[in-house]
Amino acid sequence: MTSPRHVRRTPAGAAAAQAIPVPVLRRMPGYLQALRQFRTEGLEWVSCTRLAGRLGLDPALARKDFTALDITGKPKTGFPVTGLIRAIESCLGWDNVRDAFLVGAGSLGRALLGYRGFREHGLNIVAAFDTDPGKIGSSLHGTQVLPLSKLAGLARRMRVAIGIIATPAAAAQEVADLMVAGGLRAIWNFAPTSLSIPPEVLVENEDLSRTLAVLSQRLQARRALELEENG
Amino acid sequence: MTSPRHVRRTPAGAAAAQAIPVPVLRRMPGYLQALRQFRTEGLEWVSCTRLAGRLGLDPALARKDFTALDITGKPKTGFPVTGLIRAIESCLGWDNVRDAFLVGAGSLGRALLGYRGFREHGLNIVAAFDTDPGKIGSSLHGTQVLPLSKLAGLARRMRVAIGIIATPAAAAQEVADLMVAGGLRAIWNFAPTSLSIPPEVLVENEDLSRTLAVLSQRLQARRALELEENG
DNA sequence: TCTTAATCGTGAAATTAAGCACGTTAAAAA
DNA sequence: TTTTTAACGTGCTTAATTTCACGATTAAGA
Ligand SMILES: NC(=O)c1ccc[n+]([C@@H]2O[C@H](COP(=O)([O-])OP(=O)(O)OC[C@H]3O[C@@H](n4cnc5c(N)ncnc54)[C@H](O)[C@@H]3O)[C@@H](O)[C@H]2O)c1
Ligand SMILES: NC(=O)c1ccc[n+]([C@@H]2O[C@H](COP(=O)([O-])OP(=O)(O)OC[C@H]3O[C@@H](n4cnc5c(N)ncnc54)[C@H](O)[C@@H]3O)[C@@H](O)[C@H]2O)c1
Repeated sequence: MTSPRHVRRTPAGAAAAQAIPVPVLRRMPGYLQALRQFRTEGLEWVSCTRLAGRLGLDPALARKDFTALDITGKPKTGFPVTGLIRAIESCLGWDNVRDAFLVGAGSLGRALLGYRGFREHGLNIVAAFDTDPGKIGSSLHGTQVLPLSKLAGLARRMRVAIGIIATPAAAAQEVADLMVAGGLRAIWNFAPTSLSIPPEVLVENEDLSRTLAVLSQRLQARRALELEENG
Repeated sequence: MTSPRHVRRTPAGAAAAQAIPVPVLRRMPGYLQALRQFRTEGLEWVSCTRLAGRLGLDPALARKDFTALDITGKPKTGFPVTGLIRAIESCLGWDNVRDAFLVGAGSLGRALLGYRGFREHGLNIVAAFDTDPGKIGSSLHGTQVLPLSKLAGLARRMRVAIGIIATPAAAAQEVADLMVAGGLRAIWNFAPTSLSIPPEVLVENEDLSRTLAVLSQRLQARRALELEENG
């Protein structure tokens, strides 16, 4: 009934279709956040005009982004808030919880372990690993810290698919190798270093310095401009 | 002698030239990381071929990115490692230390306060702010935690330009407003919410869920593909 | 000195992403 | 019931980004 010759990208759709572009995926959490806010405000339907407006995006962009989802809007009305939330969650795989291992129980690792927001993103950290004997055996936010040597074995036994690296950069490659050996399928790397990983394992680098680079360069550029203009 | 009619983007250059594109800026920290590694390996010169190779990028892209810098390479030899490091740092403003305020001394805030890597990025967190009476007055990694009410005044007095938000999303807008009131020029926002900020203040959102969205959707898509193929 | 080979800088081509415009549709108003 | 209006879906246009290609340059080796 809806979108007849429209190519589906959802898991249900056959033949891989087309990969959803990275920029589209990166906007999805923003939509989700705004939609949840609208929902708490009691809104049941929302237009792309309003949704995109809140996020400072072009309405047409939102509409285009949503063609990657299994949902269509209604003219004059827009999209059902709850339905759109569900569609985005389903697209991202956030409707099912997936277990993850975290390596590096330092200050960043502890923050990640204690972060409750990951539940809403389908991520459940089930164990932490470290090499520091002082940390092994302790429990952080209810999660056990285990010796790194147990990682590969446990990963296979527990069929864990996601690994999070929060060790110093110098240790990251070694940890990544263990993760690959343990059969993990995806690595979320917080260490500021580029990893060598076989192509069958997905890697995403969360490098804070990338954002900082944009911020500080722009700030510096503005300063230079002001100095030039005013004096 | 070098690059005669080449338009400069450095602060020294007149008339604003052209803004360096965001994708270029976001690659800079990666180059920097690889270059530092090369330097510790004793390398004095490096070609774009080798540098980009380590990062999985196209050599031509690196060359083009470096046109934003105040440096030129030599045929057959490449770029001087140290010179290129300095040129990138100067471009990003990482050669000067800038003071910053952090708001929200929770688990993420504490991790950021303790992170020594920011020194290399020209960022020096000089004070933390919170509303929790239990945290105010304490000291984290040598940084005082002050009441939020002091932020605006202190920011003006100390001429701090950068603010970091590490509070819950619900408090982020309020904190951002105080930062604007205090005359901060740039905000680095770790709360997963979009802020309303006047255009003269720069904002960069560090939303971890964006990276996670890419990772988990790709993982899910692979799973679906495998299920289809194998059984 | 002359040749070879690696790399640079850059314009042109290709690819990808974003924005626009318009015909269509459904709700609400006349 | 008819008209008006807001918003959808989508093909087309424009802009941004990346890749390709090649002449120019310089170091090293014959
Ligand atoms: N803390 C931050 O705010 C922050 C910000 C940006 C990036 N990072 C990056 O995140 C990573 C962790 O930072 P951190 O501040 O938590 O550091 P940290 O020193 O507090 O923690 C690192 C942890 O890793 C453990 N470790 C070291 N080698 C290991 C190994 N081979 N296997 C397993 N565990 C090992 C250490 O025992 C320690 O517990 C670093 O790469 C850092 O650059 C941190
Ligand atoms: N912890 C993580 O790993 C993580 C990961 C991703 C995103 N984040 C985001 O970072 C932010 C902080 O996360 P967290 O885990 O540190 O939370 P947290 O609850 O540990 O810390 C929040 C801190 O902010 C303070 N605070 C609350 N309201 C305030 C206000 N109005 N003004 C000043 N301070 C205020 C609290 O007292 C507390 O100290 C959140 O927005 C969270 O969504 C955290």
